[in-house]
Amino acid sequence: MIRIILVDDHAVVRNGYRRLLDAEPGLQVVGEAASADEANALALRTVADVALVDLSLRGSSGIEAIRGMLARQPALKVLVLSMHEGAGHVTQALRSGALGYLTKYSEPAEVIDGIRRIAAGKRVFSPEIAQVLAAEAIDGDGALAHLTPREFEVLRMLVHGESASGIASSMHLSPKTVLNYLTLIRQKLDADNDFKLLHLAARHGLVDIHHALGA
Amino acid sequence: MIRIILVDDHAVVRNGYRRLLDAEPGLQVVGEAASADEANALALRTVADVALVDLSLRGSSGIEAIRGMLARQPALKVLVLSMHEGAGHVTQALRSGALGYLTKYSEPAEVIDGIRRIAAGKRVFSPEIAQVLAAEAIDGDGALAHLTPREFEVLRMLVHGESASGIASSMHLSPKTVLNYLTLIRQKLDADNDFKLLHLAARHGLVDIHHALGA
DNA sequence: CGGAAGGTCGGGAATTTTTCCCGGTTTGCC
DNA sequence: GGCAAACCGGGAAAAATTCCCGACCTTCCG
Repeated sequence: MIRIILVDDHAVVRNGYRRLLDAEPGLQVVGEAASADEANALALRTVADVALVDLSLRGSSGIEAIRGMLARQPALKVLVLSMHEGAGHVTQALRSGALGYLTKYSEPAEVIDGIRRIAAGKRVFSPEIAQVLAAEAIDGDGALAHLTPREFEVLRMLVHGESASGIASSMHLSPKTVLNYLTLIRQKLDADNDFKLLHLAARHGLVDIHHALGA
Repeated sequence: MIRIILVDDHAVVRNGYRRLLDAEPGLQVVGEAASADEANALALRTVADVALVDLSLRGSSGIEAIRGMLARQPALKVLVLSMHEGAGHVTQALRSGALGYLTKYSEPAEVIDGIRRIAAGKRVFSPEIAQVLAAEAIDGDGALAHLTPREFEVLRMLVHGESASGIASSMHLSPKTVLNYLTLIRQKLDADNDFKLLHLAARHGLVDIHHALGA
């Protein structure tokens, strides 16, 4: 029996997965979380084999959820299920310990199959993601590649319009620390103004520019 | 019996809704579509009471799907279920004929309730969306409207990537004056950071976003 | 015509933000 | 263990922004 934790901030989506997975023999959902904090708390009291994680959680990022859960349950196998195909998201997720990455365009059967493979210790990727990874490999190190996970997370929230203090409280950090990260990020990305920052973030799929700014 | 059409490009999400709704007495999913084209074709051959539409479809927009379906089935009641809370999305959807707008943060029970209310001809909105609508109503003709010509021009150049000193020399002004204008602009637009500025400018068609970011 | 209202332009000082530098802790890896 | 790198935040210097001010000009209207 493969025990599964769902991490997604959309109640309806969690509900859908629970019904889908519980109906499958050998799979069982043992917990749900809607935020990184909830995921961390859940990982303390509920042991599972596989975590199905959506990257774009409401307050914070799924990256944080992954890191937190793995810190508490190192044996947990993480399968990311995200709408975002941007290279930045994928590499950050893998670097944070995720074993696989599917998009939400995947068919239910693919997801179920993916969970079984992940539980068996294998890696699983959507075709689109494989594309992205290949491009990344050819491209070399994108500008965002040598940001640390924390820096990446701060940047992600920033370009989504969060204020520094908002990021701080959301990540349980001192505002001062966030500001220091921001300085580092601007240096690493060689961005003298915020527009350039946004441009870089958009290029690497950190934010969908049309969706974020378009009418 | 309320007959429902699902329009969402995520197979897993559609699957989740189908399971959720079919399990509910009095509700029945009679069709699914993953794109605006599919939705239009579906509306030709399948009569339904309510359409549950996700705005961000892969190829085209859910707005298109709404218009197309309503053209073919004017009696169809459209309930938008989107991740996006942006004012632009909401007003566009309503203007296109949607009767209600829920976010994907809604609980399954809210969605089911919403469908029943929509089918009864009522309007349904998430609390977040109500907020957005209220803000929109108060905002009136749009924030950019009461910028002075000079302020407007400064903003336009700024979002095109110009630096403050660049704007100054280009407009034959003291850099100091430009900085003063920027302060005024940020106040008038209630933008505490540059991302919000860019967001507003883009929304009002002030700038081609790709060119603005130096692509 | 006079005068109020609003836009334009910039200086100087206060204020805030950003940067730079520091040290301590933790983590992963030879 | 020792090393490198990430993580976290304090403090002070440096830079940017805001706030407040006055001057000039045009427009509108009683």
